[in-house]
Amino acid sequence: MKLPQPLYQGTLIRRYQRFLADVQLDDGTVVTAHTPNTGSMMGCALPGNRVLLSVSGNPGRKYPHSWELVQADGVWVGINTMLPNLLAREAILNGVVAELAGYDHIKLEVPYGTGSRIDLLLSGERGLCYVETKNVTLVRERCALFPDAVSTRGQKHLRELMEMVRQGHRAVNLFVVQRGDGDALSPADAIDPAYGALLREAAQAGVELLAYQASVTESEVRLSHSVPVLL
DNA sequence: GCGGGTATTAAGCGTGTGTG
DNA sequence: CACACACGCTTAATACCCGC
Repeated sequence: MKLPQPLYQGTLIRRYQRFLADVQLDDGTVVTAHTPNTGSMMGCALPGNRVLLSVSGNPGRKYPHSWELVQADGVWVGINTMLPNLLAREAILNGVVAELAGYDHIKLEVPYGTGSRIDLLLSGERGLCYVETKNVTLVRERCALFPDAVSTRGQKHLRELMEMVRQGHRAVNLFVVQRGDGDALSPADAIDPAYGALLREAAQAGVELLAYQASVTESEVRLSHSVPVLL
């Protein structure tokens, strides 16, 4: 997916209130930008990091700037949590995700379970395939880690995926690594051991675990290739 | 019965999307 | 076209429990 253009480069001053960040643009002006990521963004929200902001044309927005990318460990990292769903759909349609090829329809944000919504629902002669996407921004020693904070919500999603398997459907947890330097993905047991345990349980129960690495540049983010999930 | 500590629950942030 | 809600985590507030 092409990123909105133009992007404005600057330096992160601070992130706060989980939706907001103050950034000093390279022309010296300081702006408050919307942060489309509710996660902890461990290692990606350090003051002094280089960031790229887009500007929305929506006149109703309080803060027109949106934080899109951050430079961490020498690579660009996509922090927009709305992107993984779209990246996944684009990659599936383009045949990049071999495991999810062969379906006729892709729908986004379909209600299911108890008050939840599945990120992608694939349907066709193969039946139904429930795909939950997870945005991954944390990489250590070339291994992508998820989650980067304790998350009960992620556990809920895993339980619901397991339920879909019980009902006879395919269920997939797709980790979207929005940076180019992760060679594999593992649950971050040091951060949330309960999630890691449940992830292994889900895999045993038949929930398919996929991880795809994105190539992230200043103009485009797209899924490029599969990386192994190490449990 | 009271105080202190822990555990659970709820509010809230700004935007995008869906609904009325 | 206006409104309500989901997103997912942080922080605060409330409820609860235990010991004294």
